[in-house]
Amino acid sequence: MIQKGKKSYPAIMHVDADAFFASCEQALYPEFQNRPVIVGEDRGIAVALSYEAKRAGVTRGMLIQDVKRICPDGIILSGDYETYALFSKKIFSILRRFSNEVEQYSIDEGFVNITGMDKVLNLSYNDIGKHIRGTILKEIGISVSVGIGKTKTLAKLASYLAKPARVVEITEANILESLSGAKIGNVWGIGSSSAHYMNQLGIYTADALYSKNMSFVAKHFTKPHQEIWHEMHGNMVYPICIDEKTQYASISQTRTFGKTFGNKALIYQELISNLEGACRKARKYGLLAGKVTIMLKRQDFSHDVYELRLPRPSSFPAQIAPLLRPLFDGLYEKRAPYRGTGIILSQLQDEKVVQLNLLENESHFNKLEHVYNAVDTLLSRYGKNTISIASSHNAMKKNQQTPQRIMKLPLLVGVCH
DNA sequence: TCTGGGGTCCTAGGACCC
DNA sequence: TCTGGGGTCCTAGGACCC
Repeated sequence: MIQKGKKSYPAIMHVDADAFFASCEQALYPEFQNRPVIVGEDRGIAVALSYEAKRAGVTRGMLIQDVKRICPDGIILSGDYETYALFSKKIFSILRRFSNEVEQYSIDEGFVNITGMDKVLNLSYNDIGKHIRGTILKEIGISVSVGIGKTKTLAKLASYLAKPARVVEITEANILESLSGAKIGNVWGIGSSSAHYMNQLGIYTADALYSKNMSFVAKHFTKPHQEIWHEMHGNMVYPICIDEKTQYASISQTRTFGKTFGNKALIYQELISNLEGACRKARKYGLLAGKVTIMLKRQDFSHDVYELRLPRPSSFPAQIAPLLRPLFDGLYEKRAPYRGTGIILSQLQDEKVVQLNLLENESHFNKLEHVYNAVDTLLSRYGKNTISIASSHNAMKKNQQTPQRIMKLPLLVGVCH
């Protein structure tokens, strides 16, 4: 049926939780409210901060030891990510009450297409934002910031301007004024490198980019920044993606030592320890890697990488490690010392699909599978540090409170060497 | 924001082929 | 063996995000 009266403008809403992890802790433990809460003890750095902690001078990424010095009365917590995921679920179930078109962009951010809801609810978009913000705050105790605009880019910029705890709508009428409040590097998709480039073109704030004409944009920018310019002008380039992400494209585990050193054997053990962690996650999701990348982080914060295509997809460290060794040797000699290592598994495939193609060597595969099923059971029962293949069982364990027995599996050692 | 960890996507350029 | 031109595939690495 055709509605009479004014037409609805397209409207995208971006909902962004304020200091999400810290807010979850404060919602869960009322005694933490109005106090500086810092999440990240498990990682050694401040991952999330309550506004009280920010006010005390703590910044994101700050080392926990510095946090303790700067903010002695801060409540420092390890991340409880399962609980945060539950809060996240609740936020998104509230959003889905208002619209079918909800994109879960990250654990604490979502886009909602609210086009036409102004007519249905007889409320302005701004009031709808306030209503949703109030609903989330009332039902689960989490404060969110809400941005509204014609595209995802504008909505995201609006929620940035709305932080903390407000609702901002960018309209045709206020767009220049709104965009002048954001530095160019705060635009979604423009990082420090592009911000630097744009500064050299005389573009310092978001409204300056908006004001450039299309021929300027075509001349100086490549596709991603041209798309941002179009989005700023209200032309939707990035659609709302309501499909749930089901599979990983890559799984990685990286770790920094804390200080640099050049002990080759220890660094190799660290690398293999990362391999075990990444493989374990892959097995948990029923995935096999077609490609493995090893990464050595150097002192100057650059890194050396080397990719290896596996002869057959695998998620078993005992199968992969022997192939990695010569690559590591070749890579290592070049530019030690290093400050960390990493493993990236990619070209991930469903293990059920792959197994059908592995009939030639089924018995070996099955043997390894049985072994690692047992490994995974032990790991989930007794904790991460209880078992490892021989090459990594001396690797440094971070935050290891109590000495743990390392169980060596003779079979794995045998396969590996 | 001088640097922790886990991700995704894009692109320039080399290898290879016709 | 050299020379054009053009297409595709792949890799290394950059850039960006939370």
